[in-house]
Amino acid sequence: MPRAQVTLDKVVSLAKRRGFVFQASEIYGGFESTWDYGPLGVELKRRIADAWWRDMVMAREDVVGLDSAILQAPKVWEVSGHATGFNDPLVDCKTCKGRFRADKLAMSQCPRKPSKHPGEHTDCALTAPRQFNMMFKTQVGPVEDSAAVAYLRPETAQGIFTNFLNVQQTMRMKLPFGVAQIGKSFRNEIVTGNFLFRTREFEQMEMEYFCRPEESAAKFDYWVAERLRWYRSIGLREENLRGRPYEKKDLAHYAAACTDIEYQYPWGWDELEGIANRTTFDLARHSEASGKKLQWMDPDTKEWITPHVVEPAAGLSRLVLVAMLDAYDEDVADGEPRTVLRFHPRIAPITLGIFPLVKRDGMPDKAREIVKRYLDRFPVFYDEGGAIGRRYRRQDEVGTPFCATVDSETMTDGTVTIRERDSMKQERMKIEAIGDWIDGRVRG
RNA sequence: GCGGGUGUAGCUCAAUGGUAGAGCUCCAGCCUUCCAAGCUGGUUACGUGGGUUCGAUUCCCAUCACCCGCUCCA
Repeated sequence: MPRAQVTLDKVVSLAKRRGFVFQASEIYGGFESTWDYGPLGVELKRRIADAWWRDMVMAREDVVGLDSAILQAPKVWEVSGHATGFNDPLVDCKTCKGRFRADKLAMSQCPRKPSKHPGEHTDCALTAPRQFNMMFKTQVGPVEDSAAVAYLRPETAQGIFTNFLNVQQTMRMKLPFGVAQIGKSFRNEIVTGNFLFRTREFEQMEMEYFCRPEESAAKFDYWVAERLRWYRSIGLREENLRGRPYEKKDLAHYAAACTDIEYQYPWGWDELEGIANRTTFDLARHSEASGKKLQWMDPDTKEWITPHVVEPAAGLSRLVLVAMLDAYDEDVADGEPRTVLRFHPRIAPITLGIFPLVKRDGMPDKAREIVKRYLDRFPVFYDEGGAIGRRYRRQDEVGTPFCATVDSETMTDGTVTIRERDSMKQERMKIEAIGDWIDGRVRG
């Protein structure tokens, strides 16, 4: 049977209904582009982030972690280019619907009069020039003056560059090595939308991989392949993923190469992660501006090297959306339609549902014993409400891969049935065998 | 920022110038020994603020939010 058509509406509705994502400030009518993660959503997000951290940091000797401040010295953003790079005042026209740079108005074409000479905006009703800067501005300390201005970080990466020497020296890192970070970033986007896809407050998982200039091209290729492999390892469907290399002309000024990992969203292919070879751009700029030598000395040649940086930068909030979209399915089971989230067991918010078949003969107590036994090992959920079939379907809808049911046999021989979400097949096993069996399925 | 659309219960929808119904869900109880069965009872809504009106969920205005398109995207 082909997979059901997934629409954003269906996923938004399910996310709300089952406690994954709520609109923020909902009781006050909401607040644009802000979302709160509910009990199952936060669990999903944490498990995705944990999977990334485990594979990116814990399972590698060449990558270490960092958690830098959201507020940084304003100088950081001047040097990175974020404060000045996109700070042009713009004017809008209410008549011709155009938007122009205020300083280039004399050279810009009015859309209503394309044949006329540039710069003629005689019929235009122009607004006052407005600053468009992507960074959220705030102030440090109680006194409002320009010296106290600070910005919320628009990316986590700069905190890694400014700590290059701290991390390299304290951990005695040798090239090539990476520094990984998960955290919130803030961009004052002109246009937000598509649920969690583009929001002003969002969470990133970024890693800066420092390497010798001559090996950066190979490392870049490696990370593109590795990141695609990782997305498949958390269960995303092959056919919904692709790498899209940038054309040379589309590259940002600091990048030698860039490939987006794209996902096939309901609205089409769009970005999930960007992998860029930033070369020496960031370290060189910060070196120059700070006067600190952000370099590494090759112990063999005694030469100072400014490393190149390969950056796989993923959107965690975006990946929560992708995980739900990719897992969403509807099918017909035993004549009844069901909605099912086919999460990989590694990221499912609940790993094991535990039910007594009926509410008597000691089955609820026995089921509670199983809950206690596995509570610390993986997320479990106890349910005794309604018929057993209904409880299975409830867990299908939130993506729980396995359910254990206590029946009369359990009371005599200590076995339960384990029901698998996707196949709906059951097998019997000893209560004490559940943990290892599930661990095997989570890894496999 | 511009244009269009939408806003009623947890979800999906309906009706109405005289303060709102349904299905599903949810909660309690009965029943129930493996896939949303049934029965009984119950909770929950007109996004917000103004205006018109004797009376507004309904008409008007504003605002907020979401969706689609445009615009923007170091």
